[in-house]
Amino acid sequence: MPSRLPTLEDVARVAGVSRATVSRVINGIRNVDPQLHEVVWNAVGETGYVPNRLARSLVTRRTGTVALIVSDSETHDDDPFMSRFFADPYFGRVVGGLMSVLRGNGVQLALQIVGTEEGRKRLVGDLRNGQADGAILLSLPPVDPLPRMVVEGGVQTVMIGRPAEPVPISYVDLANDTGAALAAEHLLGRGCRTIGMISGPADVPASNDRISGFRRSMARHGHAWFPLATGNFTRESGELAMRTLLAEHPDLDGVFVANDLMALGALLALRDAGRQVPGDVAMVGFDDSSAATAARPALTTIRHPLEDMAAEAATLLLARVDDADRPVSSVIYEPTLVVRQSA
Amino acid sequence: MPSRLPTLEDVARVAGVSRATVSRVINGIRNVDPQLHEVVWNAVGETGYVPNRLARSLVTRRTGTVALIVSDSETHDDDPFMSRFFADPYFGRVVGGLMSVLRGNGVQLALQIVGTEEGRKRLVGDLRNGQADGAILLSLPPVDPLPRMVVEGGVQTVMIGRPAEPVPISYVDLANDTGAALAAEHLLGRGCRTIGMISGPADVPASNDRISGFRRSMARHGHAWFPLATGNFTRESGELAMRTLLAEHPDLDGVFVANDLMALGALLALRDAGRQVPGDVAMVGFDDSSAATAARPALTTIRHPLEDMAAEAATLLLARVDDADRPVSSVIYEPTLVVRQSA
DNA sequence: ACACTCTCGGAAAGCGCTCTCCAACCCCCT
DNA sequence: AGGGGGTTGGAGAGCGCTTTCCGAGAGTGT
Repeated sequence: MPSRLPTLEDVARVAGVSRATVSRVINGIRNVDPQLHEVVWNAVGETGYVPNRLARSLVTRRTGTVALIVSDSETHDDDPFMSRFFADPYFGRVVGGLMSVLRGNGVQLALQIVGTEEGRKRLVGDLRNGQADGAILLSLPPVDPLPRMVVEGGVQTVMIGRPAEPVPISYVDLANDTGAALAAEHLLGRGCRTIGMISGPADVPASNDRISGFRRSMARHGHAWFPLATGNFTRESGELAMRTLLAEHPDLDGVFVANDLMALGALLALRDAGRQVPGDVAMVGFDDSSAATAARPALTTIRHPLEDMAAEAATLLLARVDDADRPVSSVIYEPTLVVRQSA
Repeated sequence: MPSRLPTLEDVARVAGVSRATVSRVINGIRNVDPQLHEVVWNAVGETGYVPNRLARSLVTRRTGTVALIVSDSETHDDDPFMSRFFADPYFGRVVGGLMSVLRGNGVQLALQIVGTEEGRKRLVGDLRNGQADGAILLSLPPVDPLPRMVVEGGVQTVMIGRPAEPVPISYVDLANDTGAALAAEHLLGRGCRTIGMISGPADVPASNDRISGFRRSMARHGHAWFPLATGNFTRESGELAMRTLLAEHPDLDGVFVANDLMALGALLALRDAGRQVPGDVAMVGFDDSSAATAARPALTTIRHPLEDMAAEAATLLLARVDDADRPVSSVIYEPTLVVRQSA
């Protein structure tokens, strides 16, 4: 552990030029004699110099970092929810999608979790102070003050999933309603007569959109009403919801489940009830997560190109970081139906 | 978007004191008149001042950030491997465990992925320069120069999983061999006569330990040899390995699968072959991931307390950051057997 | 040859913060 | 009343880097 790392000054001394010149060479600014150029690089190699990103950031006001903010309404340190969230492939897929773009641009990702009012304030403050060049926001709670806060704080931000309240913020989202409509039509096209739905919490935008898309499509085909049970996106809740649905509507022959994890649970409930899938009851899931292919029967599901969406969010953010005046924009991805065995 | 954020200077002016005094108050250093104390805090509130972490870090040499390094041997930008890795709950569980400790200490996590030689060099350089106070290292490739590099660079680091080569580095690991022995004994105790194993790649330390632990335990019970098939920890590979095993040893009545994901695949292969689990073939998995409870039959498996291990790694790292002279240490977690339906 | 433009390298001013000195002051003891 | 010890607040020197501003030297046209 050498006592001190070489600085620009050291390199300059070795190269026999001024700090400024070394800085120019390193940052690839022309106006430097090619010969000196080489001398400087040699000195850099000799000293083992590595620029100090902190010092550089302080003056350039650029950090080469974007923050991934996971906003939760009120998380306590030992809240099991967070561990549930991280264990869900959703989180990893988002990170993977983001990194696929960020890595190529030499940008690093800093993870920030924020739950309290106090935490949100500090976060926005830090962000404005150049803690990061911009932020990707994953907003979990149905209504979250954070999107508005970052916008008002002038922090470059792109959300994944649309904000619940109207806020002038860029975002990348999935056409959840179209996806649900796809599911409805597939079930209907298969000849199902009594089709139920297992939804997520109604106050979450994505979940709400899936319900309304399904409803609209069903209505168009003459099913103004359909059995609906609500879960919370966990497998257990899906199992429970399916039992409820089955108890109240024994004649059910089709079901749209708002995510694959709940579909997994629903599959179990159906099996326990002695119903064949897709023979007795056809099922369409949502997300095309790894759970869909792991299920037996493999799930027919709506593909949610999460990695692509996250990558797009990163691209959008990077563009905004480069050009702050870029107008707020949103990109909506169209989901597709993936037919497997369950419907 | 105000043109300029308030600085210490501004607060000092408003409060009518010097920069130094404001700094003292904000950092809670005593020796400040309580009355002035209040005046300063009021000024802070009035100006909406937030300390600039970058500037602070530059002088304190503390960033309040630890890096999570995912080291891969040779990743190209569009390598599908990485997306597979992120989609695996393993990654999220690690992040969740780390965050549970870091959050409480106001430390943020910066994600770094490194694949090339060039990238490793730059990473270590940045780390030494105080890009982060320390690093948590997730080393994927069987043999990775990075552990040695960080140690030699004097970067505080804790690995999750032991290094493949002997390097004086702190790490947190699971007693993989004990876990495998647990599985062997459970299968044996159940009365299985012909027990096979589906392992991961033999050059990965964790995988190797599971093989040797299983082998040792089997040998102790008179099974000097047992059928072994190798997979790569994916579900598909587990399915394939199971088919192979079954083809070569039709009398198999027990199998230990080195992770739950492969066990899931093995379960499918068994079903396709018309074997009942656990009736005809008993199965023990490894990890106690969400896949274990989602499987039917639910998997008897070895619990891998990954979140706790990650949390321990974070704790260890934080301690080393506070006291750089702390000796290198390692913590080994003992796995436990979770009995469900499959064995 | 002379004024003129251009190119190039160096000096130095910060970016926002911490922290070491040091001066000023108050209290108490003799 | 005078000196020692203990507080308290301010001035200022950096942390390592970028970048503006200038001056020196070189190249062009008349």
